[in-house]
Amino acid sequence: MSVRTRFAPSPTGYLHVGGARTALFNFLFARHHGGTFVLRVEDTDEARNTAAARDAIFTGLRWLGLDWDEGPEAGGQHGPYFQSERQAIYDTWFEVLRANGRVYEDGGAWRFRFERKPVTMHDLVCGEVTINYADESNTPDMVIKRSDGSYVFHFVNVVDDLEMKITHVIRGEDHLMNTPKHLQLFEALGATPPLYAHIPLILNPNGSKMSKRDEGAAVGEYPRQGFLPQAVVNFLSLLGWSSKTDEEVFTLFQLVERFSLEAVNRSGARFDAEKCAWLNQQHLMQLSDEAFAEAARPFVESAGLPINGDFEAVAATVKEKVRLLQEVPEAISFLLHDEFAYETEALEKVRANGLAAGLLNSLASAFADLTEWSAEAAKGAIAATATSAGAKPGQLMFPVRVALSGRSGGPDLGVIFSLLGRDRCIARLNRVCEVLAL
RNA sequence: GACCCGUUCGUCUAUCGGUUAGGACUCCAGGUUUUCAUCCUGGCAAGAAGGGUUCGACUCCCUUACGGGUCGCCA
Repeated sequence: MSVRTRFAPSPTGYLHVGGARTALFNFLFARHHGGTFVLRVEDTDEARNTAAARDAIFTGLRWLGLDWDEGPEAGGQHGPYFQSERQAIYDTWFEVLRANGRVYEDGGAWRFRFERKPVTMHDLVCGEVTINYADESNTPDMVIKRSDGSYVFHFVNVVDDLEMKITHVIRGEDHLMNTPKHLQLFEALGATPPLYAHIPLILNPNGSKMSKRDEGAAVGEYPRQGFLPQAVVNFLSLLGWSSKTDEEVFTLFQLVERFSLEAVNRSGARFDAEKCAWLNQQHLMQLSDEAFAEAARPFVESAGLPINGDFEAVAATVKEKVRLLQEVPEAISFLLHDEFAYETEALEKVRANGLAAGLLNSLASAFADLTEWSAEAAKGAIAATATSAGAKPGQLMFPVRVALSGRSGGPDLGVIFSLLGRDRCIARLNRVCEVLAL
């Protein structure tokens, strides 16, 4: 029997990280087993559904690379994949329950009559859990069909999992208490239930449940901040799952190879933005210069900076120096145009180092006297200027960096020399001397 | 409140009865880079508490505490 998993969001809000991780685990499990990943839209709550939310979910999943094999826009043999279009199917199954006396009317709605007995589930993550339905006060018969004729989540969810031949239901732990209800429904419908795996919830840094409003919750925010989808996927995979090795930087493909439900743990995981950013840097570094430049381009453009023919080389100078793509514009602006401000702290450090600061003027002359301009030649000039004044070359590097970029950190100095060219380097040395009133 | 699930460094985690309890993020200190980042080395830092079971418990059992989830004509 081939594995079939599904992600079944309700389009009542944007895609959040909890949902994204649920989708990811379903995707990974299906792919790992050569199975099918189904997307089903649970839009039975007419009042809260929106087209914008639906689109945001599709966009978010695609951005993450979690392409579905069956579902909206992908088609499949088990459609339609919007529950709002499956009324006739639900009616048919509802009749089965009614014929068997498993439902009764209550205030215009229909309730499912639970069997009053203990129900045991064998969860792939949580193990064996038993809920005693003999205790009626704790488990009242549930409404499965509203008085307006529409069906409720529990019923449509079960019918669809059955109809769509879902073999493994991987969902958030907030559904654990729903599972015995669903098991009862499957039994009443005369069907074999799928296997269940309830994964731990994602928590805020303070340990509370992460909800849609919380920082970092909206998947749509990640591309805006300059996260790579593979980094977000990687980070999400590490929340509640581990490869059981010392490695933790993985591509989606590597995750597919390694993923297993046995390695999913049972306790909630807090969201750590620092580690997410670090992983992003790791994935950024694995990009080719060309891919990095393309990924960074929109950020630089929207910052209003001029993009010239050298852009790929310019962008590449900070490939290993930023954690988020949104940091790129600020990091390379001094290479793209001549107006830049000096970091106060950096400037003061230069000023404090009187000896080195004093050499900036003579370095400008040395640059001008070079017969040929190259990174090596420029470094040679720095060394010569420094040693002739009894200083170490290294002492001059920092002041030069500040003079050329205005900042204390940034691209390799040699690369800056090449990219800027002799004239601009000299101009900037002169300018910093004026600023320092030398 | 009832019913469930959980609890290892600040955070993510490894450990499936015997380990100096390992790795990663963060932070700190060195080194490499005549600069920045990368990178390398080292350091700080953990089994919620109390009972059992056992020759031996982070690991199994019980209790307590704490955290989370669920109790809708939401999903």
